[in-house]
Amino acid sequence: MSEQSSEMEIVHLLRKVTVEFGLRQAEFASRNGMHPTDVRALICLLDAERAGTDATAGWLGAQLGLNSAGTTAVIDRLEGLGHLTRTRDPRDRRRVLLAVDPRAVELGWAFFGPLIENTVTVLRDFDESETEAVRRFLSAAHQAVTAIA
Amino acid sequence: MSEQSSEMEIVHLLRKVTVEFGLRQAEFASRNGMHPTDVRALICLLDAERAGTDATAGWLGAQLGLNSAGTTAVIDRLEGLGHLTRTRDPRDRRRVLLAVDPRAVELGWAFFGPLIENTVTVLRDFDESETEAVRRFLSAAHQAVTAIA
DNA sequence: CTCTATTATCTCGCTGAGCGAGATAATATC
DNA sequence: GATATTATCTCGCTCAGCGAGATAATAGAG
Repeated sequence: MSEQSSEMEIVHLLRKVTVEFGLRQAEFASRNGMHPTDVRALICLLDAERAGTDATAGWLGAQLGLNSAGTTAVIDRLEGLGHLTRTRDPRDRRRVLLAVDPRAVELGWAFFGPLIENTVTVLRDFDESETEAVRRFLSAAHQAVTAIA
Repeated sequence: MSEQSSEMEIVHLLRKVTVEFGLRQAEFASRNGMHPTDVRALICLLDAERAGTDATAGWLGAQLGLNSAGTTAVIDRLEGLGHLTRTRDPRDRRRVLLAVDPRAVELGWAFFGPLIENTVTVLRDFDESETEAVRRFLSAAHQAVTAIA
């Protein structure tokens, strides 16, 4: 029963990280008067910003797996807290572009910063082939996890 | 702006995996008439079983970050779907022990099996030092993510 | 061995996240 | 210019999860 392949052990480890990370997200959310979905929304928006893609309401809803009504509600909440700004897209005035307020980013760093820095510090002690192995593994995992959709 | 350290790239990759995994969980949940929390509950219970620890209602609630009322509701739902069995602990009859039904495990494998097998397959091509690097990284990440609690 | 304190779970009533259906407004097509 | 399509929002509803408190079993003090 406790006979586990080394590979499965790693898969379980990865899953534990994802589960635990979800709990921290929820904690961060409730501490700042938000809900887990709101935090995930902010993460998606920051990813979009980093990637240079326009973040519209509909796009966000698709990312979060919400319908349009739910998406509007998330955006209303985040806008109400001042974490977000709505702007009508001048090129296509049906669309609403979303921009994260810098304060929201700071809030996130205050909570997740230590976690991120810890992780980065660990990686500094890895040699090139080791970081490369981690990157390869995570890329594969990411691909595997998106492939079922 | 697109100047990113190699370490941060890996952190973002890990985060993307966790976010994406959360979406798959939600998808699996709704496909089987459940909610994300129910799926997370099953995962926790299977972990407990694997570790050989008793899974009580209160323990589960703590794992999920729910209060007792919410915990009872989750258990009621899962029991109603036949994914779970309640048993009064004979040693301490205040406690309720939870056991996952084998059918629920099969259901999970049908959905997540391909994902897991893909990931395991990737790892088979890694040599010992590489798997060791992945394990070390994930352990560190797990520790970092639990440390903020 | 009873009385009280503690622990584990459950019940009740309520708030609000997210859904379905449909309204509104801007753009695209013919 | 009439119609179809796309993007977002509004309304009413369901149900997950919360707070407060009930219930039942165990532990401890006298």
